[in-house]
Formats: sequence, C-alpha cells, structure tokens
Amino acid sequence: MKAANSKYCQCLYFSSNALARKIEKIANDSWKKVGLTPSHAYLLMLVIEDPGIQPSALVKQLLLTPSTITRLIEKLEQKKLVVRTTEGKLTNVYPTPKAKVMLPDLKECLHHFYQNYSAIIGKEESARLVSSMNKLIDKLPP
Amino acid sequence: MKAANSKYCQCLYFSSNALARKIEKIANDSWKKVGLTPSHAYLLMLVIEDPGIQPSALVKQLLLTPSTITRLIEKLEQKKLVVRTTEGKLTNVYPTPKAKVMLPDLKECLHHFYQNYSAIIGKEESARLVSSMNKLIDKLPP
DNA sequence: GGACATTATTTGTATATACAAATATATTGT
DNA sequence: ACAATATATTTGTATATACAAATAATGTCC
Repeated sequence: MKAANSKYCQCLYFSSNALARKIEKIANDSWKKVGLTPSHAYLLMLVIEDPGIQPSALVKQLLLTPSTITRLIEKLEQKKLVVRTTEGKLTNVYPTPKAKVMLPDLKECLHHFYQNYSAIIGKEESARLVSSMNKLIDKLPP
Repeated sequence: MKAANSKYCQCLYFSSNALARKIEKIANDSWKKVGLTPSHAYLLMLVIEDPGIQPSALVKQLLLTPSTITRLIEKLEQKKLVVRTTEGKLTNVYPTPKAKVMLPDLKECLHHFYQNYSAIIGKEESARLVSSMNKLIDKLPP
C-alpha cells in the first residue's frame, strides 16, 4: 500500500530541505541583477549598514559558521566590495565606495524577492511561516 | 534603530535555510548508527521497499535532481548496498541482501529522528509544520 | 521508415556550506 | 606575571547538491 502522498517523504528532513532549495532558487533569481548570491548580498547589506562589523557578529546574524563567513567575505573582497582590517584577534569589515553605491540595487533585489514569494504564497501566510520557523530555530540546539 | 530580533534576518531565505541546516544536523546524528547520511538512508529505504525502483521515481519522491540521485546511488553501490541493472534507457535499482538485513536498523534510525525532533518541538507542532511546508513546496515552481 | 523530438540517465564541473585543526590574541586565576 | 583557558578568525579539506552537457534509447509524425 502506497502512502496517499507518494510524491515525497512525509518527513521533516525532506520537507525542510526541499523548501529551502526551492526558496533558494527564487532568491538566486531575485539577486541575479547585482551578480551576487543571496548570502553574499545579505552579508554585504549588513556590512554597508554597519561598517566595521566583525565576522563574529555576521555569524550571529546570518546563522552561518565562522568558516563560511570568512569565505563569503573573501569573495566580496575579490570583487572589491569590502575591505578587511585586522587588529589583534579582531577583524573589521568595511564596505568600499563601490559597494555603498550598490545599496539601492541590493534593496531593490530584496524587495523583488519578497514580491516573488509573497505573490505565490501570500503575505500573511509567508509572515506566519517565517515566524514559526524562527521560533523553531530558537528551540533547536545550535 | 535595530530590529527587535537582531539575531538573524527576518527573511524567508535565511529562516528556511537555517531551519534546514539545523534539522539536517539532528538527522545526521539520528542515522550515525548505520553509517549513512539521511539522504542515502532514505533512498535505500525506498529501494528496499520497492526493489527495482528507477532513478526517475526516486527523483520524484526525494525531490532531488537526477544527477544527485545518480551520485547517491553510486555511493550505495560502492558500499555494496544496492546494485543497478540498465536495459535500454531505463535503470533498475535493487537492494542487496546486506541492505535488506539493515531495514530494521534503518527504521529504528527513522524513529529516533522523529523522537529527537518531536521531543524538542512537539508532535502536533511538528506535524503542522511539515504539512504547511509541504503545501508550500507544492505551490512553489519546480 | 527516417528525421526530429522527448525521456532517462550519467558525467564534468561548480558552489555553498560545514567540520576540524591551526593560528593568534585576550582574559583570568592564583 | 605567568600558565591555563577562552575567544576570534582563518585554512585545509570534505560533502551534498545543482546545472549544463553528453549519452543513449524511445516515441512520433509525415
């Protein structure tokens, strides 16, 4: 006997992963205009809004590991969008003028992304979902 | 002015990805006993329950791309847990005796996984979440 | 029945992320 | 003030996944 919904496992593992992959695809499209992946774009926005922000703060805000944050910064540095200064054990990340000029475009992409998904799933529904996901993220171990 | 919740972006992109990563971690722990990643384990369970299943069917059930399915099967083949037979353009995947014997252990891991996360987030809450995620997955473009 | 399109699978390559270890600095207890 | 510990960041490496192209077989249309 097959399950009623045989399209995919009725399991949190696949549901959460599949959803994340699909949303990632929408996000990738939304940020194509600025030639950045969503992760790079979000990190860059945080740097522009808080110049000198440290990798450890980015780790907390983006919920990524320190090594991933380092790699994201490296790429933005290659693209001349940020610069790093290290003093002691601390590193500060600053936006370049080139990056600052991009801010309106970055915000526009963010808006496009929001429009894209809320057009499909509805504004209330998506807000509810984000909120319940965030509650869950807080509950789960780090 | 900072947002009330400054820990991470109040955005579907990060929420869905962060949630998926955290759940993946719980899943990885749950399947450590059988020495498989959750993806490999789920694929193997599908093969055991439906011997001869084709990669295209696995693609639909697991919501992964054909190339990823091929790679997962390759690894299970290396571990002598499945065999492939190709006739024409179709491929059939069969479990080995070694794999069939593992089924109870695989099911036990699945149960552990379910116990692990429902202990943290509650059975009703997790069922609700899976269901609303699945609805969303259906709505979003492939 | 042959040209063209469609389907199924695999292969080459790229990417995002993580883990573990390395490095370097700062803090604390005595 | 020194040893031990904790914190911040980077580096080396591994993994899961995807995309695009290649391969191969099948179906269709005139």
